Amino acid sequence: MTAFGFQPHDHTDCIRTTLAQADAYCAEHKLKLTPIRRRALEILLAEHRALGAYDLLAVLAKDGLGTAPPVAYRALDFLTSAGFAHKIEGLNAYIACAHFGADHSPAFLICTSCKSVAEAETTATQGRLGEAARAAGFAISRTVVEALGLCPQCQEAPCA
Amino acid sequence: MTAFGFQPHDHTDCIRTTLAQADAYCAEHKLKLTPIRRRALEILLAEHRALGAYDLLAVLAKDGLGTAPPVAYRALDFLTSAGFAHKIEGLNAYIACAHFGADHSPAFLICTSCKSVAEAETTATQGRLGEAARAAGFAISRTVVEALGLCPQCQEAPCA
DNA sequence: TTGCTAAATGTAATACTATAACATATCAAG
DNA sequence: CTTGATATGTTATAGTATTACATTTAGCAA
Ligand SMILES: [Zn+2]
Ligand SMILES: [Zn+2]
Ligand SMILES: [Zn+2]
Ligand SMILES: [Zn+2]
Repeated sequence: MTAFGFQPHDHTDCIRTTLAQADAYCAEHKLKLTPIRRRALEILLAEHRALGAYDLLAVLAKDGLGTAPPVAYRALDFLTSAGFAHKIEGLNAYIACAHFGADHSPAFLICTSCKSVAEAETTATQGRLGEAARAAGFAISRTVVEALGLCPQCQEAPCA
Repeated sequence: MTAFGFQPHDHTDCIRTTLAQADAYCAEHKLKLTPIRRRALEILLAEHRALGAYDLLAVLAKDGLGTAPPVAYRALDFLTSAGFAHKIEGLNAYIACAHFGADHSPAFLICTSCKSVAEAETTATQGRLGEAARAAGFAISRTVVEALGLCPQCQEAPCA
């Protein structure tokens, strides 16, 4: 339930260890973390912020890894299917997963001022949504839980 | 916390009373429920299902109320601002509010089989998301809470 | 090795969602 | 009536995502 991302941390390490975990996970599950996919994950990991598909594509293009939209969307499909990234529905944007490997129902805290995004872990069947679903006899398969607001830094900042 | 919408009910009445409530609310708050806006609300109310902006526009166009995208988006802006409708972020679609008048943080149960949508009331500061936000020092202004899954009917149906 | 198959990539075209910009019309004060 | 604010009409464009099909690559069996 910790919402990483608003606290400063060793981000270079953050990227490297996550990529290593992704390599290991793919080896174990017979998934192929191809150059395009790996680079896409690396790009997303470079910030605790959501990137649009076309933002991602622009970086991939600079690296000579492809220029047409499907290049980005295919990489994002792979990363989200594998659980390495999530889509932020409220922003039409994508972010690397901060709780790697766990089969989880992510919840996001999105700062509307500085655009940083923190991911908190929840479980689909807990909380208000789970209650409502049980009461209605609804079987949840996936949840979208996002909060828009101000992160701690931006609450203090006069205007920045 | 009841998730209306999966149960059968007198829908003609459902539409009529909600429109009357909207009329009253607008009169009281000096908002103008113009013909386009009122018809847009009526169209959304006609189903417990989310409609895309262009779906709405198609119906408005048939009624001679406008053909260009801004017509639909302006009506939707008004309806969502007034609290008469909500956007379902996960579907890029819009639905009439089922808990009229209340200043609430809606949560949606979306059936991926029959496309019906039920709205449950929650409050932004309760539940898992609220906990996570408090722990992170995050100030919530708006929440997006959506569950994808199967409604009671579609769980039973063999394949339909 | 060769040939087969499935997965991944390259590329063009198109569909879907949403907003910007500006002209015109309507309406409620003053 | 004049004026300013709100609402509408209309064109163009921006932003997001998928379809379709050709080509290449990787994995595997004969
Ligand atoms: Zn995650
Ligand atoms: Zn911030
Ligand atoms: Zn109804
Ligand atoms: Zn259903």
